[in-house]
Amino acid sequence: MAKLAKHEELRQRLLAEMTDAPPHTPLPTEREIATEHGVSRNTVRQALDALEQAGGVYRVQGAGTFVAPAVVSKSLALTSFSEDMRAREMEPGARLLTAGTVRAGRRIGDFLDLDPKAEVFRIGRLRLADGAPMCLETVHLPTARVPGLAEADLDGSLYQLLSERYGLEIVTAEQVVRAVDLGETESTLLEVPVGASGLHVQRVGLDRRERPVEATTTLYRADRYDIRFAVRRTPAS
Amino acid sequence: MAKLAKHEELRQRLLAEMTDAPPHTPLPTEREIATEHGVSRNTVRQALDALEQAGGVYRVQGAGTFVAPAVVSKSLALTSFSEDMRAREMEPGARLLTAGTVRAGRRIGDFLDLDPKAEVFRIGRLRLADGAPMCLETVHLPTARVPGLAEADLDGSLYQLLSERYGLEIVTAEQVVRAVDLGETESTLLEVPVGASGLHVQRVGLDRRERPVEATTTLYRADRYDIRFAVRRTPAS
DNA sequence: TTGAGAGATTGGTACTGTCCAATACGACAC
DNA sequence: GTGTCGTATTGGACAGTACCAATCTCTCAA
Repeated sequence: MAKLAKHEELRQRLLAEMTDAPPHTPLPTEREIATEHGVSRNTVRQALDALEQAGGVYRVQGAGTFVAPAVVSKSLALTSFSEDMRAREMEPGARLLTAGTVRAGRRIGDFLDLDPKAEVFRIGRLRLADGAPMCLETVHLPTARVPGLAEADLDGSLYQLLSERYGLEIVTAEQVVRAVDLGETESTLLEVPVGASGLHVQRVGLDRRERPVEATTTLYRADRYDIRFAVRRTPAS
Repeated sequence: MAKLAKHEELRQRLLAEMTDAPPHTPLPTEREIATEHGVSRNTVRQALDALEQAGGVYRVQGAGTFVAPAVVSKSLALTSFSEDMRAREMEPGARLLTAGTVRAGRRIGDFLDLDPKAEVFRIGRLRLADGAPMCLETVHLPTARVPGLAEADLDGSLYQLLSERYGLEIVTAEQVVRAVDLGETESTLLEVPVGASGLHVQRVGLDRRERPVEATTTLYRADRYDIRFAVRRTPAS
């Protein structure tokens, strides 16, 4: 269907060839890959850049390019809850708790770049993994941008719904992660003892133009969830 | 001193010009930047790639390149505790708790790719920010790679010491973040009530060749610390 | 006033070619 | 053996060019 760019197709091909190679296995040289796949070396480098960014390979000048060992995690990607759970080999589910229109308020208004008195659509869901509670999720969307959402089916993937029905593509998200003590209501819903700790994630989803589209607060059970990601040294300043 | 690559120098120049521009301000076109700075468009794109990756700008085909609004956070970078605190405008400090050689054990051996019976140097420190406890940090280093570390001054930046004295450059790190309930000893040291929650970060530091160099467990006070980062949609598979 | 369409503008993709810098390796001297 | 020094190899950096695809803008007709 979608015509892929050469560097993207090459990236996928290289990734496929790598999957069952042991760590530190050298890839062919950039020049070899180029002639072998009939593309320019620039294109090869573009594909390798992406793989390196994703943590799939590492490069050493003068030595070569090698498949990276997976120590604990793949690089962090923006995923919906459903995708996230499936990646962890659990079956995602949802139970709708609340859905309706409310005032944005200071906090959410700030996140979504709206007036505190503006209306937002709020959806509260208990998310399940393999049938058991995993987290409490509260999504806030500007009412103006999602007319008629109240009538939609809110049991499935919200990201998919936003994309297909409203053309809202969330490309980037900014997240703040904290540890919190769970309150009474939260503990009950999550089926953990009162006073247990939880992982609190505040996320603002942004579209291609970095405009805020969605603000979500998620409260994960500490005993069932962790966040894994890789970080890199970045040049000073 | 260090001769910088053109794309890196350009990146810094563009970043400097952007700092006090309001969000969504358009940058000059790539072709303009190229002629203006006397470099090829390739080089400009390389510089912009880095800025985009860091969350400083966003690009829209057909429209232009714009400075990105800082919603909550800059992109996550690999930083030492000292750098991290200074970025948060707090004064970092440390109190040495324990330092010595121990057996690696299953867990640490696994992280550092060592035999469980191999020796590692372990450093336990209470880290302070503006004089008050911020986190408990336990660093594990393969003894074989850091001879004579016991005699070194462990009050300052460990990363700096590793780099300058042993040539160990930590370029990448993989992290796992969890929420935990603090135990008695931990609460006392961190000066918070027993049973309070904490943010638990397990990190494995890797060198340029993705070889594990350091394994660190950090336990942050939940009331003083959060983790902020940006995530992007990545192409499927 | 509004909508549709043509054309210019801007970032995205791709190729060719050239030189540099770090690394690896083998020859050689000791 | 052991270290040293050239040389080939490999990734990194740039320049220049050409064309494509998304977007914006301006014109013109209804």
